[in-house]
Amino acid sequence: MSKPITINKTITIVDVAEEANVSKSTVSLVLKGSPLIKGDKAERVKLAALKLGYVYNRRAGELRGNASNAIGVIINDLMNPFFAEILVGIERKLVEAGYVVLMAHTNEDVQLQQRVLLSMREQNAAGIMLCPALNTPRSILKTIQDWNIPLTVFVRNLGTGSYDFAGADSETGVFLSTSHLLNAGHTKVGFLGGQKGVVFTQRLAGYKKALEAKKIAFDEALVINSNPNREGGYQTMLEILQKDPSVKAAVCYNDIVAFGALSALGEVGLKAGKDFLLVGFDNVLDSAHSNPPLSTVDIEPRKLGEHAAEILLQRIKTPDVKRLIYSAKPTLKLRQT
Amino acid sequence: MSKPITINKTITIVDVAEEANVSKSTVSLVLKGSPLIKGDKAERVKLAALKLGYVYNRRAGELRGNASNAIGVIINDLMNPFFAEILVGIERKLVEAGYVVLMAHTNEDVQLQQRVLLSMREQNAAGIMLCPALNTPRSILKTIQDWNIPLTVFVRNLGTGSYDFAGADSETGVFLSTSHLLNAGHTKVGFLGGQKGVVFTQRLAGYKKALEAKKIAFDEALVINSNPNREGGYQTMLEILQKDPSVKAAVCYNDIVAFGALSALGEVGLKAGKDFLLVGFDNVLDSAHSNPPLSTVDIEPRKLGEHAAEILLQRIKTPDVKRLIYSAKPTLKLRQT
DNA sequence: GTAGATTATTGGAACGTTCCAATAAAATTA
DNA sequence: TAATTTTATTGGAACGTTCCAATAATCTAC
Repeated sequence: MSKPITINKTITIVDVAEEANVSKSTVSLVLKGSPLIKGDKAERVKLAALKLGYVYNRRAGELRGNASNAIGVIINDLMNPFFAEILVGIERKLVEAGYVVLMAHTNEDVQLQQRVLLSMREQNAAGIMLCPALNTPRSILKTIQDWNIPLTVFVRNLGTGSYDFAGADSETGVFLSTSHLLNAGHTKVGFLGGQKGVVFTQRLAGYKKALEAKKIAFDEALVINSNPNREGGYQTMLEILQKDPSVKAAVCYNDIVAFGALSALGEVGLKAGKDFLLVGFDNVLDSAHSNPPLSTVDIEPRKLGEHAAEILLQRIKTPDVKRLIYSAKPTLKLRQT
Repeated sequence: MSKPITINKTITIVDVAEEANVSKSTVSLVLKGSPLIKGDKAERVKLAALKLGYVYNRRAGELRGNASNAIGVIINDLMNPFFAEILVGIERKLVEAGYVVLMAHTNEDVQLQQRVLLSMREQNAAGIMLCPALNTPRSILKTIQDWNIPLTVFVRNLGTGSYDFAGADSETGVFLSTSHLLNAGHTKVGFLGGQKGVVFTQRLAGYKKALEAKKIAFDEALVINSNPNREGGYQTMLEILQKDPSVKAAVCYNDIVAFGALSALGEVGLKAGKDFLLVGFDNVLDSAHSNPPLSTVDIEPRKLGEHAAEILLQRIKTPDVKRLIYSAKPTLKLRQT
């Protein structure tokens, strides 16, 4: 009549040892898959563990000296599908390799970034993947390295340093897209969206380079800054249209900006691809299904994430290997805009 | 001339104790902010800790008996901005409360989900937030509860059970959107995208209910299944247009499907909002800036995530509180489609 | 059949914290 | 001042693992 009393004792390696009539050391060995303990006994131990419902206590193992299997991933803007795609790529590779992802979202807040970094250190992270928030001081990288935690920076390069990095050749990418528009006969090409930051600088450089190659003077008025999101794209397009109606082509800071620009075009009754040429950047999944499908510069975001993760894994495995870099080679993906 | 030799000894609580001339117990107390140790001595300890660069070893603390501060969050499809937005909401609340997020992406893979769940148990997660992958067996919930890990399920309700849940009243939501189209005079309203699943069932129910209220017979041919993404929306719109050109309005399974449908409309030269009425679901951030801006059912995804996180926190704090539920109240957000 | 080499198994210390019980110090009372 | 209560401080055990050194068992070779 009385309820079964469940003494909720966590069962440990020594309980298993008892059950299997071996020492705890033996159990540890077997559970780690050591070849030292062979067939017969090993089987017995595994069975006992199963029977008792043993679950490995990672904290204890780590305390004794084992490395952690958690990797910190710090991202700024998940609302941007570009980063979401990268995160998915990173996550996939990491769990595939037996790690677990400590994810943090900083929203470009340097303070917050600092806090989560500290917290990841406390968690004893086996590595950190960081996409630095805007205005992150370079010194942060040194700090992390002093902590002795393997680090991979992605997307946003933080000046020259000796840290591993995965990103894209933004300059060439925008050079490609701008040249494409120039070749189509446009002499006034806008540069829409984005703001100060390493990546912005690189993309603008590509834009200027393309202009230069065609001996067209750079016109400050054609580049319009904004937040790198839809709203920004929408506003900048409206602005350039009003500023100079003879502009009939533009490159965008990224696909999301381009989507916003597309909306603005639709609203004022212009047909993208016919009345106005537009090229994005990133080749986010959605860009194939926007309205109309967006021409863009493809840097394969998902693959970028996977490569970034691989770099970190490599670094963890062989800490002394020389600097690791992945730079996505941009290609032009022409669709309907 | 010789490099300074850095004996990389991790400095512990006892090192700090030594430096401050107190016992390790005292240090522990001070560092935890206990009121037991007052002004003078406490200050000395803090200083010593700072000077030596002490960093808390969470594993050790947890091993001794403290609760973990990691919470597992399991998501299926980060490529869907709806879930990305929810994740951001969850993450924010959780780190605000001093937790750290163990994120896993399952891609609707039940096997994988099982694996990450196990892994989170090993990590000794203080709680789990789960959006169950399609076809997740109900038994999984029981299992997690047997593990004694607080659990909050979100978005996808898994039948009746006694677990905490945060989601939206999908039925009412679609009832609202369908009724809106019906009231506008359309008698043939499509239901585009989505597939079998709890949420789908609920939304379809809302659709049928609205039909019924207007005494319009349900027509199987008007509901077209697809993956709940842009591609699916694109295809289903094309299909319904071709199947019955007299259909001039549709509700979509969600915003992403609606975006795809929008592209299809654009492609065949129909103007959404004029030639064809379309209503989405979720009110994803982007829906305000699609081309044209999408009318949709607003369930405030970000807030949903925050509420879900709050439920889990509540449950952790007071494990015996009765079942906690958050159900977002849907409202119609009319824009241009 | 025994010494020596090889292989399999195990006890115990250690990781860095927290918490309890015990002690030391200070404050209060008689 | 001694006895008592209250407050501050501390040593030591414990958490569950791993790894080393040590022991036990088995095998080889003579």
